[in-house]
This record gives sequence, structure tokens and C-alpha cells, in this order.
Amino acid sequence: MRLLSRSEEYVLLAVWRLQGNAYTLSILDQISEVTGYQWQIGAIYVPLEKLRKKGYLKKKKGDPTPERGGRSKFLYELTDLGRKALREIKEVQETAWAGISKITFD
Amino acid sequence: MRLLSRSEEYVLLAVWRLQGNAYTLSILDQISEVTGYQWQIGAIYVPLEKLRKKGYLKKKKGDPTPERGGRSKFLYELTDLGRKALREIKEVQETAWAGISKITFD
DNA sequence: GTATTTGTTTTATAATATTAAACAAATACA
DNA sequence: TGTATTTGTTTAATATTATAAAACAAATAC
Repeated sequence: MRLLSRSEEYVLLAVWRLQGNAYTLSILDQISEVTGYQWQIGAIYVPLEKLRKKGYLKKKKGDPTPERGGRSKFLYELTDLGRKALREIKEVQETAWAGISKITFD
Repeated sequence: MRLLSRSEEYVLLAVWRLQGNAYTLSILDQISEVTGYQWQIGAIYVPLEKLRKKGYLKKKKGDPTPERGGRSKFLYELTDLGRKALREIKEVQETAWAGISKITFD
């Protein structure tokens, strides 16, 4: 049983955080904001598709009536499996980081 | 500016945690324990060397007097740069995960 | 001096990440 | 209409990381 890759983790987290407004570009911006540097779109698209195929994300066509130009979005949302995967990686990370405090770093 | 890869992160953390007894095999065991599945040695050795080359880890020959058979270890320890890298990835992760609670998952 | 133990290093392959560009569909407005 | 603009998705080429298995090295014991 392998861990989620780092980009998979961040994509799932961004989808969770964007609640109902998660699509390729908004996910990209979310992750760039959170990590502090600009991610490229391929870094999102590939794991997105992978997560969908694994059943962690559900993809559906967005509203067909955008207010300005531009094609319609594909929105993503977490499935139960996706939530479970997040829960698991969170636990692993808490174990890995347990005990590390600011003091440790001085 | 890129993030540490996941294996780099876990190797740094293991070295920190093993304080003075961090060498390839003990790091491998630490990470396997923390993540809950058996890692292979190549998954450690490569990032170890990379972290050393980046100046995050210092490598030194272990005591030349092991008690039983077996060659002597190479011990690793964190440098200031390594501690800084850990601090940074910790901050990114705290930002990424901020607000996620048990309730969110129910 | 050779078997056993402990540990490091290499190599081949698979999976992920990165970058850049191509492609698609919607609106606006001449 | 029809073409420019905007917003968004998808593909493709390359580089970097991860995985697995095996080879290599150095120490002790007897």
C-alpha cells in the first residue's frame, strides 16, 4: 500500500478546500497559493485524471451558462474514497511529524 | 522554488528523529514504521545522496568498532540548511491542511 | 581463510513531475 | 455570419523521483 504522491495529496486538498468550485485552473491557483510558488497546469491535470480513475474524485460538467466568454468548466468533487485517502495521509503525516516543535529547530 | 519530494521529506524527518543513530538501514526502518508499509532501500539511498549533495545532510563514517560482524555505518545528521528545509515544508503543510478537522470528514 | 552478519552502492525500470504548446468552446461585437 | 477574445481542457516531450532487486564491501567469529 503506497502513499498518495505529493501532487495527488495537494490536488485532493485543493478540491476539498474549493468546495463546489474546483476545476483545473482554480485548483492550480489554490495549490500555487498554498505552496508559495507557481505550479504549471500539467502538474495538476495528470494527477487529477489519476485520482478520478482511482475513484477519489468525481468529475462533472459545469453550468452551461458562464457570464463571460470562455468554455464551461469541469468541476471535481471528493468521493467517499477520496475523503478516506485524505484521512489516511493525514494520519501518516501526523505520525511522521509528531514531536517536532519550534524548539527543535533552534 | 520547489518543495522537497516526499521521500526527501521523510528521510530528513527520520534523520532528525533518529538523532545520532541515522544510517541507511535505520532510516529505512523508521520510515517504514511511520508510514505503515515496507520501503525498499533504493527509496532511501537515492534521496539520501541527493540531500547530502544539496547540503541538507552531513555524512560521516560511524564508529570503527561494531560489537558484532558487519561493516561500519555511515551516519547522517541534519545541517542548518536541512533544518531550514524541514521548517519550510512544515509551514507549507500546515497551510495546506489548515482547517481540516475530523468533522470535515464525517 | 571462509562463513556469517551488517551495511552500502549500483542498475534497470516504472511512476511522477515539469514545461510548453495545442486544442476546444463560449461570448462579444463588427 | 465570422473572427477576435477569453476561459478552459488536453496532449506530448522531457526530466526527475521512486521502486525493486541484485551486486558489492567490510567487519567479526571460529
